[in-house]
Amino acid sequence: MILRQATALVLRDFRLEAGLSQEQLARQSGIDRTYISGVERGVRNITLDSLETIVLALGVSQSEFVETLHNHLKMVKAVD
Amino acid sequence: MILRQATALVLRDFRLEAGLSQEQLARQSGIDRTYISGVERGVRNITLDSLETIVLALGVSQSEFVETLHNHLKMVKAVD
DNA sequence: GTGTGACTTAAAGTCCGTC
DNA sequence: AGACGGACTTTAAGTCACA
Repeated sequence: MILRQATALVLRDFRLEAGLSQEQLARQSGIDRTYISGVERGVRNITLDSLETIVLALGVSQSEFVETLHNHLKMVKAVD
Repeated sequence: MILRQATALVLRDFRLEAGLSQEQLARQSGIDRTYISGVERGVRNITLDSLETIVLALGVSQSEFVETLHNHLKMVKAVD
């Protein structure tokens, strides 16, 4: 599932860019650290609402997040 | 949940553009018609995997879908 | 500071139908 | 053709101990 994998990568990138640990993001989002870990590794099939919660906790606008996701998906497309 | 609502609108737009009924899309995607109905109305909190399945069944690339989603989210942002 | 397996309980997703 | 409901099955949400 490429959408899931792309989302995982983008979420991790934004988190690191924000200088946050999974633990800090967990506190700010109210979502368990181990769940965030699973999402970033692409092993959890997250819902849109949970995704939105995490994105907002990262201090990123939904628009910005989706734009970055789009850039990643374009690259994947260019590879195959 | 704005991500959910934006997704709902974009999905419906793409389906109508493709000239498909919810029932036809349900058959092509293997996802229940009542569920697709709920997603398009924004009352269902879909997972990324299911979303990907529906998008692909619409004959739309993930990249294109996410790009359109981004455009909708930008507009929402401009309004508030 | 993160990955992972195992677990419970909420909710995703299906299938039947009616309006 | 699509909204909506009820009962059902499967899986995501959410948490823990431990590596």
